[in-house]
Amino acid sequence: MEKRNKEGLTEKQFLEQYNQGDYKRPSVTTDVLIIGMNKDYTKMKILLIKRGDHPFIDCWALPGGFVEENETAHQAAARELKEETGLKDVYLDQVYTFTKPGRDPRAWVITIAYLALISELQEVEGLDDADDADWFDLEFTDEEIIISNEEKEVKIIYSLKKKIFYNGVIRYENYIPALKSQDSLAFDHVEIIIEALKKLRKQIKYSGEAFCLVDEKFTLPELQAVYETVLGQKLYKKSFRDMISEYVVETGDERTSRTPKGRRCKEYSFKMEE
Amino acid sequence: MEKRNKEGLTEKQFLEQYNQGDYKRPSVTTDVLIIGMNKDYTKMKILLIKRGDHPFIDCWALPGGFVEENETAHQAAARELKEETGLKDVYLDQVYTFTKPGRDPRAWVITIAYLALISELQEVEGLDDADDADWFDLEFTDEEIIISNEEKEVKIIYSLKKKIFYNGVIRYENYIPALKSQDSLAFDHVEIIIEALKKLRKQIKYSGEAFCLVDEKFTLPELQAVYETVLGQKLYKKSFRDMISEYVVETGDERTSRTPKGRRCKEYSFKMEE
DNA sequence: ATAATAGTGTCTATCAGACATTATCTG
DNA sequence: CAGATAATGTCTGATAGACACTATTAT
Repeated sequence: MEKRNKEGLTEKQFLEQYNQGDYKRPSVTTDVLIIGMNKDYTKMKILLIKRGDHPFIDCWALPGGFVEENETAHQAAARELKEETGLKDVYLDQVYTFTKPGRDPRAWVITIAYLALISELQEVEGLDDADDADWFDLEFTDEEIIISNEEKEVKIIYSLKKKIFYNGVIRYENYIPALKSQDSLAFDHVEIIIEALKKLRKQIKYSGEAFCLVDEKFTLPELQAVYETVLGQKLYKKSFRDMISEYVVETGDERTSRTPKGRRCKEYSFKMEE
Repeated sequence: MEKRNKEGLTEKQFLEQYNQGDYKRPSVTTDVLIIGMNKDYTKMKILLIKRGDHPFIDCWALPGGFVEENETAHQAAARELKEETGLKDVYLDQVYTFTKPGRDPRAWVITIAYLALISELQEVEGLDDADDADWFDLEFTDEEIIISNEEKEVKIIYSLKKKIFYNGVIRYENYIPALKSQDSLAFDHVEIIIEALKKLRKQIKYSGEAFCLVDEKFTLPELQAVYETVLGQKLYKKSFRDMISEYVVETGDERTSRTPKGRRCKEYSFKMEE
C-alpha cells in the first residue's frame, strides 16, 4: 500500500506534477587550484588562465567551469583538470564552497573549489574563453601571497593580515588579502587559493599529499624539499626521515637529486601497505 | 581608458547585455547537522525533522532549506538553525557539498552541508513542511550508525562497511552505509551525517569543538565525557587533563558533575587567551 | 561504611627538535 | 682537494599511554 501525501497523491503522482517553482537558482561552477612543483622543488607552481572577456578581462583566474546536471562536482572538476592538463587519476579534493553574493558581477554564481596535486607540469595553452594559460610561481607566507610569471612579466601580490574571529567559543585566525600589485586575480580566486593552501598545509603532515607532488620514484632530499616548500619552513633532516620512514621503501637504485645542489643518493618509492 | 572585449564592449555594456543563458541551474540548499549532548553527556543528540510530503514522506531528515540570492550559504544555514532551535552565535561550520545526480528525485538539487554544535538542547516542534521535529540519540561506531528516539519508537540503523579508495597515490578509507532498519533517513542524509562526524572527530582533539558542547561552566569529568562520547573511545584521565589543562581555568566554584555517577568536583571555564 | 569518583604522581615509550659525526659525491 | 650534501647517531624535552595511590563524596 503506497503512501499518499496530504493532497492524496502517491509519490509517483507527486513527482509527475512537481515543478521546481520560481525559486531563483544560482549557476554552480567548480574552480580548480592545480598545484605542482618546479624542477628543483623549491617553488610551488599553479596553473592560471587569462580571461578573454568581461568581467575581469585580462585578469588571471583559476581554471573552472559549470557543473552539469548529469555529473558530480568532482567529475566536473576532473573534467576541467583533464581539459587543461590532459591529466587524470591524480589527487583531487574538495576544498570549500564559496557563496558570497556578488562574487560574480554577471549573475548569482556559487563555486565549489577543488585542489589538484600533480607530479609533473604539463604543457598548457589557452582554450575556449581563455586567451592564455600558464604556470605561475606561488609564494605563500604569513605576510603575503605572490603569484608570478617572469616570462609573461606578471606579478600579482596580495598582502595578508591575520584577523581573529569566533565560531561559537572557538577562536580562528584568518587571512584577509589586500591587493598590492597592478595585476590581480579574477573574482574571489585569491580566497580560494588561500583556503586550499591552508588545507594542504594542515593535511600534508598527516596525510600523504606530498607523495602526489613528487615523481613515482623520488629521493628523500626531494621529498623533504616538497614538504619544506609547501609548509614554508625548514625541517630537520633526521626528524623528517624518521617521520616518513614507514611510508617509503628503497627502489634499490641511486640517482642525483633534482634539488638545487643535489648529489647522488638513494631512490625511494611510496610504500603501498598490506 | 576602459578595456573593451572582442566585441568592443566595455565591462558596463557587457554586463548590461549579459544573460545567464540556458545552462541548466540546480537548486542549492543547506542541510544542517545539529549536534548536542544528552543530560549526562553519554550520548550525542541530533535534531531531525519528519517530512510531511513526498519524496521520503514520513522519513526523518536533517533540517535544511534553500539558499537565497542575497545571502551566503553560511547565513542560510544559520537562519535554518535559528528557525529550528532559536539559537544563534553557536558553532557552525561548512562540512562538504553533496552533488550526486539523482540525490533528490524531484529535481537537480545540490546541498552544502553544515555542522552546528550546541551546548543545550532546545525544545523543538514541527514547522513548515515538517510534520514533527525532535532530538534523536546518535551512536556511531566502525560497524554501524544508529539514530533512535524511544518515545517516538523510531530506530534507524545503517551498517557500515569500510571501503578503500585512492585519491592520486593517497589511500582513503570510507564508510559505505547500508540500511538495516524499517525506518530510514531521507535523501543522502546518512552520508552527510557520516561526513560531518568524521570531520568532528578529526578536529575535536586539536581544535576546541568540545567546548561548544558543554555549558559555559563545566567540570573536567563532563568535558572528558564529551570527548569520549564524540570519539567513541575511553581516554586516560591524567593524559586528558594534561592535554586540556592549558585551555581551561578554574571558576573557583564546585558542583556535582552531570556525568552518570558524578560527584562534587571543581568547576572550570574555557580560557580565553591573551 | 563502602564503593566509586576526583585528582595527582610517576614511569615508559615515542617522537620532534637540535646538534654532531662520518661518508660520499660534485666541481 | 675543498666544500658541500647524504645518511645516521645521540641527546633533550614534551607528551600520550598506562598504573597506582590518596582524598573525597554519594548512597
